[in-house]
Amino acid sequence: MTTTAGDERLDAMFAALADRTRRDIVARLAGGEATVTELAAPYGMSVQAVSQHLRVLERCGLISRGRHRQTRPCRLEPQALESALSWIQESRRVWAERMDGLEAHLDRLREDPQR
Amino acid sequence: MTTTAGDERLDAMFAALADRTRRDIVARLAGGEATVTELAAPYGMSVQAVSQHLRVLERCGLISRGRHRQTRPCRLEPQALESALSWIQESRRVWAERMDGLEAHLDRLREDPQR
DNA sequence: CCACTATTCAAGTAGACACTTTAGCAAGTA
DNA sequence: TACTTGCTAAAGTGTCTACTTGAATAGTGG
Repeated sequence: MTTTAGDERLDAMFAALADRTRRDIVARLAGGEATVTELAAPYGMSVQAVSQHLRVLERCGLISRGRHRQTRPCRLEPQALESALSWIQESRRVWAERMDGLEAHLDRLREDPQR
Repeated sequence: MTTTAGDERLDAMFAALADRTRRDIVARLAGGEATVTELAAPYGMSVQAVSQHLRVLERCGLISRGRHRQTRPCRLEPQALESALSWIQESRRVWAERMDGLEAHLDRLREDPQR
């Protein structure tokens, strides 16, 4: 099996979401734009650390950043979440489909025990 | 902000999904149960490595394992995916809600430029 | 019993990651 | 001009992670 671009994208996406500070930042950005300093305020860590978290989020496409005066406002790019979402939904779909098949098979057995 | 149990659960879940081998294993298990050896076959890595991946998946509740002869068959527990799914959907919901609010606001501006 | 198969345990290693501190740069303010 | 603010770059540190190899455990079949 070869590595596809989608694999790397999902690697980065899920890895980004695996950190609670980054998830919290994403959740807050869902409510509106914010600057690095604003985002850093609630956490007991340096602004630089938050800046690094933002770089991770930007690298996987979850946020984008503009320029306004001396600030770099961050905004959420929610369509980036779709890749993660659809991976999960696809796995669920395959599983559900198989379960339907099994159930149908059991139903058939119930109605016609010969087979 | 304090650490909640949900945080740790999501940490583990997203971290588990951040590895393509583990995602591939999950996808394959969606199609049906499999043993460690069967799961390890396609990858260019030791069976022990795959066994460790399975331990990660088991720890975050994504798979469970039984016993059958000398094998430990793995099966997917798809309801574990719900926590990740609903976190993503919630972020999307908040964002969409805000966009609706903004749009309604702009509509109001368009109709009544005084405000 | 022995040999074989399936799996896990344990220890080691190279690299990634989440921070830190120090330093530097760009833009606004006095 | 100098000072401050907002942010990033770079380097260091402790911890985690994805593997490896070698050894141990446990069930199966001759």
